[in-house]
Amino acid sequence: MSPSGQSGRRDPGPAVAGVALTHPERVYWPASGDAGPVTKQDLARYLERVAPRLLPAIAGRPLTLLRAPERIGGERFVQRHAARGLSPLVGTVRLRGEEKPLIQVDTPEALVALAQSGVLEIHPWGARGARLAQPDRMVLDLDPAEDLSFDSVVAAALALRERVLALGLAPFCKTTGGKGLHLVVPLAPGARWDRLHAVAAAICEDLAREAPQRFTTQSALAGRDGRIFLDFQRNARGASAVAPWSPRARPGAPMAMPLDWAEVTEGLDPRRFTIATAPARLETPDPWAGMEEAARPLPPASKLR
DNA sequence: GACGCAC
DNA sequence: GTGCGTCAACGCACT
DNA sequence: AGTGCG
Ligand SMILES: [Mn+2]
Ligand SMILES: [Mn+2]
Repeated sequence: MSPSGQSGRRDPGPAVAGVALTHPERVYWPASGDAGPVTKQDLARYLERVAPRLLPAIAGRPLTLLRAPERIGGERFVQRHAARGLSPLVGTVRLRGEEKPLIQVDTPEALVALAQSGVLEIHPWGARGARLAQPDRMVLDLDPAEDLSFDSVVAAALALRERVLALGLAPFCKTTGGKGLHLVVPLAPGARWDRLHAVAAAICEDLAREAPQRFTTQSALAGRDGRIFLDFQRNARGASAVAPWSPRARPGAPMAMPLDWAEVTEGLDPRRFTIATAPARLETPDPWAGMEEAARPLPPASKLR
């Protein structure tokens, strides 16, 4: 018998961070291998817990969301605009050149509201706050062909790291929750999208030119077999890359984990970072804690090959 | 998942 | 009150 | 203009 007596109002489920969840036992990620199932309530609690590290990476940024309200194997779609139906806890931002307001999330409550809406991945833009027209991050995305070892991705990340350092920039590394790695480079205010795109292209094309048997910068799947695709196309207005601490809508509930460069070595296994295991890392220092202070201006074109 | 509308 | 249809993105490379 | 990609 419902406490609401004869009212036909639906029982509001348990709350996380004060936000009610319907169907809290909905299984978003079925059990897979070692990993147990992950329910909507599990996701909400995860997001609330990791908010201190997730929110700094997404606050003030327009977001592209991947939603799969049934489960990871069900219908999925991306959402960039704040349509009717998104919780009022979720923020919005109007941007010149955009017809409709974009999505922003700055609070733990809004994160829980995303879980309620079936948002399984969070992808922020590379610009934020008062300077939405200017990029403040470079992202270099390493996508290995099938059958390449993760050690080969590690080697590629270390090679790219050296080239980024040589330009006077400070790269950070994270797993993506998939088969690759991201280098994330904080940029000082004043960067431009066209310059950023050119610098990212130069870094990746330079490496691909020196070892064409190992790397490619072509997105076409043909020509990628046996190689690592160095994807610099995340560095454009409106493009996004998965947030650190974001879950991925893939079997096993993996997530994107920030790494210390000391961890980016042979034997690194990104599959060990999941919604279930990641919160333990909150007890250790944040390897990305120095990112804001590490922001540097893009190098002049004369420093590129 | 949320909403508007037909029934 | 219930059921059903509808909606929920886009930039870039390549051809 | 249409397709593939992320
Ligand atoms: Mn990737
Ligand atoms: Mn549905």
